[in-house]
Amino acid sequence: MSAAISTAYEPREVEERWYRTWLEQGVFRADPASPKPPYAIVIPPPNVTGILTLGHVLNNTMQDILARRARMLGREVLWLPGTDHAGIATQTVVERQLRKEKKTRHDLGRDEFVTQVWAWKEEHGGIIIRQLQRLGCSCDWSRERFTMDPAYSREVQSAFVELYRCGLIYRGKRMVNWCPVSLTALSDEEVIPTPNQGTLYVMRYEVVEEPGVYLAIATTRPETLMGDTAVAVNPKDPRYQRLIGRHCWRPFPRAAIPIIADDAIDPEFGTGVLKVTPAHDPVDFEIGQRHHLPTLDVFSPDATLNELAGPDFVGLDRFEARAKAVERLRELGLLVREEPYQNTVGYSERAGVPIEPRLSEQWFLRYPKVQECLEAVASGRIQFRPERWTKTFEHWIANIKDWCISRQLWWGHRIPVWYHRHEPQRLHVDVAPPSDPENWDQDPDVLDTWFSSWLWPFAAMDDEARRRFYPTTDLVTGPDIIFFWVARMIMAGLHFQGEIPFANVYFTGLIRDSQGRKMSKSLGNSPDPLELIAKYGADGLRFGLMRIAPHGQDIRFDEKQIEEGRNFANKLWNACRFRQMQGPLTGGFQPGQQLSPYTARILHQLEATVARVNRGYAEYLFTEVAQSIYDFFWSDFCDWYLEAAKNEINSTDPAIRQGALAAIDHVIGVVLRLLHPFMPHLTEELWHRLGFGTQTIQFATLDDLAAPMPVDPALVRFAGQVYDSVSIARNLRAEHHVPSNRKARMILKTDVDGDFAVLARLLNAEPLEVRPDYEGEPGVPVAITPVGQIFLPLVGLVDTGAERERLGKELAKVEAELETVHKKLANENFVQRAPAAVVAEHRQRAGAFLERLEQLRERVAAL
RNA sequence: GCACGGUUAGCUUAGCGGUAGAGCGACUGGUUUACACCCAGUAGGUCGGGGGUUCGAAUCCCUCACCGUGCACCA
Repeated sequence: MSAAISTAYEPREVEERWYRTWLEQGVFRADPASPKPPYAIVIPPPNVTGILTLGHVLNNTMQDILARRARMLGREVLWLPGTDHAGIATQTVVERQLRKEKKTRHDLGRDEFVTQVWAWKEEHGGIIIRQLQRLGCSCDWSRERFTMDPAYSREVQSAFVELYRCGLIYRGKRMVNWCPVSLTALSDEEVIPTPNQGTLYVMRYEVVEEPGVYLAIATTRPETLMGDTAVAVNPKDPRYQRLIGRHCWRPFPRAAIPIIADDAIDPEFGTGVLKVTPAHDPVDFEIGQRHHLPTLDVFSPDATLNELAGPDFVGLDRFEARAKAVERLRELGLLVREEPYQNTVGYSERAGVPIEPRLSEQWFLRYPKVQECLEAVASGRIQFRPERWTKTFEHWIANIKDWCISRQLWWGHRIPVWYHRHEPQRLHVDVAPPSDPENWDQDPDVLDTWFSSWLWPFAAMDDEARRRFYPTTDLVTGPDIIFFWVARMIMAGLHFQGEIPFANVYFTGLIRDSQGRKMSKSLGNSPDPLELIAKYGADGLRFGLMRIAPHGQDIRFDEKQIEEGRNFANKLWNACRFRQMQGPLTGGFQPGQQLSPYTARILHQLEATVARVNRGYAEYLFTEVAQSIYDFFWSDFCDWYLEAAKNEINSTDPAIRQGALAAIDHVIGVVLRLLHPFMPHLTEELWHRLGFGTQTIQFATLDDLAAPMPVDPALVRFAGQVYDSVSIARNLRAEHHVPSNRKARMILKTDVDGDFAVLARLLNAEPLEVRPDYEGEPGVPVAITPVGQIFLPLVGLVDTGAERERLGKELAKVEAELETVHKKLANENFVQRAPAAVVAEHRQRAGAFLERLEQLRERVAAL
């Protein structure tokens, strides 16, 4: 027998010890040479600047469950980990640090700045990797990748070159989303539309040809009026038709600008007149293109106004300029009115400020394999879970626009394009720099971080792994990056590998706080997972979270639920501790072993649980799996079976004792294996302590989970009747204030021929007299149960009135239930149309109710 | 405006066509030799409103309301 187990489970030491052991033994390593069928999953690489959030805990726990389950099912598992260089996020972190020293990245220069980011990454990056390890993640850390590793960078650059050569990547001057804080272009996906309470200003421009006649124009952005190069109306708008082709005065800088007609103008909105600022609004830009209007960019890259805005505005921030423009309009008598106005403004995802539409030269990608990508998901070759996300996905694909992939940052993959110094038309586009670098300038921009992430499922693998493990099996991620990442990975996989990158995508829910709000740094409502691990253990956190993470549904987080996970770990610990106190494992049932009804029942319930668990895994219903095991183990096994089995365990007959212990061993052995993916450390510890094996439980087979011997349904039924009777009679005791620990004399009147020692034990009845002919005595409380009438004779505590009342209440209840069933059976439609089995079940119930009713009436009469 | 989710006991939720179930919380009783991170018991629900289909609806259909998410519009 191994060392004694302490009374409360203390996870910390166990978890750290086992994780260390697993690493030492290399059990997470994927062997491409293995003959086992492969299973692969790539981690959604967290930002290298990141620290673990509950969201990470949720999706990495799910991945770990899938990986560990696959190992137990005999697959060669590759769970490939890594981190993402996270262009803007990481650059911002280091710039913030520089700001404390009153420096900007320009003070350092590009090379020095990038060196500093690398230094920062070496020192602080990858914290999240250690945190994932603390959570128990079984990644193959020997293959950890970073998206800026040299090998990975080469993949990114050759992807660019290849797409450029296919003609899918092009450079163009376009209206892009510009972040005035990060000073870079952003993709549409990085812009968050945010409701904004602003003001709609109505101003008026005087018509040049008709002094004294004014056009009223509504705008939310008066600070851009200096860039107006036209005013537009709808050609069908009768109010303004006669003015089309004339001009009006832009007040400052004062200039005559044409009044044009364009279908894009909605006559219903505002005054039906639009000021056209082609340099600062995408719609205006298009109008400008159509009408060949000049483009007047009055903003600097940081969204302060430039000299074109006029001397009064130069250098002002866009919001200061807005106030000043309004003031100026008012002075000039050109401001008609202001009204509060709610609109939606695009904010930069990273910097949190309104983006500025800006005309600039950028690199764009026309997505490859769009149709194939759509079909892969629509056909189910890639299966989304929950399936409803396919619709969201299809909608995005249908409206797909070219992807702006260049970023004006320093941290990232430099665009592999060189411009010839003397022949501006000549480009060198290649992974390798030109052989005469002195004649070339490399494009200063870097690629969007997602342009590297979209290659992750294959680019993170070496050739050998790729041959063996690509395409991968499952992907677990959040639906918030379905466009950023999932859709693009499918296209990249199809284009570069000719094969989908994964077969299943599981979209997790979002974790919210107890008030349903998103977790966010600013609200301070995101608990630190490491503190939760310290308090409840990694296994407790994992299990608690899994039990409340419904299928792709948002999760309301409450620490209580993690506490329950910890409690369950403790329950498992103590049940095993109890078993260990009974001596070493039995090694299974003896040939010809007689099963008690209770043992038959628990084996039967275990089988049902295994079936539920298998079904749950097949459908990725993690909550269902966790809940099934929880219910079975805590309720069926601990509360009922172990208590009932104590009679057998304490039996003087070694065969009886042996039988119960064999059943316990079987149940615990199965439960530990079923539970291992959820609670890896604890199950491993108990597996070894109890002596189920000397090898890690991670590779324990799942082939022998079935009941080791056939089970007689009659025994199962009898045990169920005893348990039901126990509940009813315990209630009787409680109602009569007999403390549960007090041994009480009880009388069982029954025709059933059976052993009632377990009934006596569970009722704490001592003695339990079995008297088939007992007729009761006036005032003796009684419970009508499936195995007979149970009397509770109370010395000196007989209150006939109270007992009559209690029985009366129960009588009423049973009568009501009987009536419901009778009504149904009296309905000819029901009897004829309902399935025969349902009708039969109702008849049976009616019979049972009737019998109980008669017994109750008899008891009332006897009072 | 369009689409997709959600609305079940005080809280978190399961059930998705045949007697509404769990955990937490509340209340009562318990030092029953595995566990107080526990055990036993009790109370608490017209399953968001309305309509329909069906012998039968929390469950299917329609409709409304509210909450959430995505997309579009946003002068």
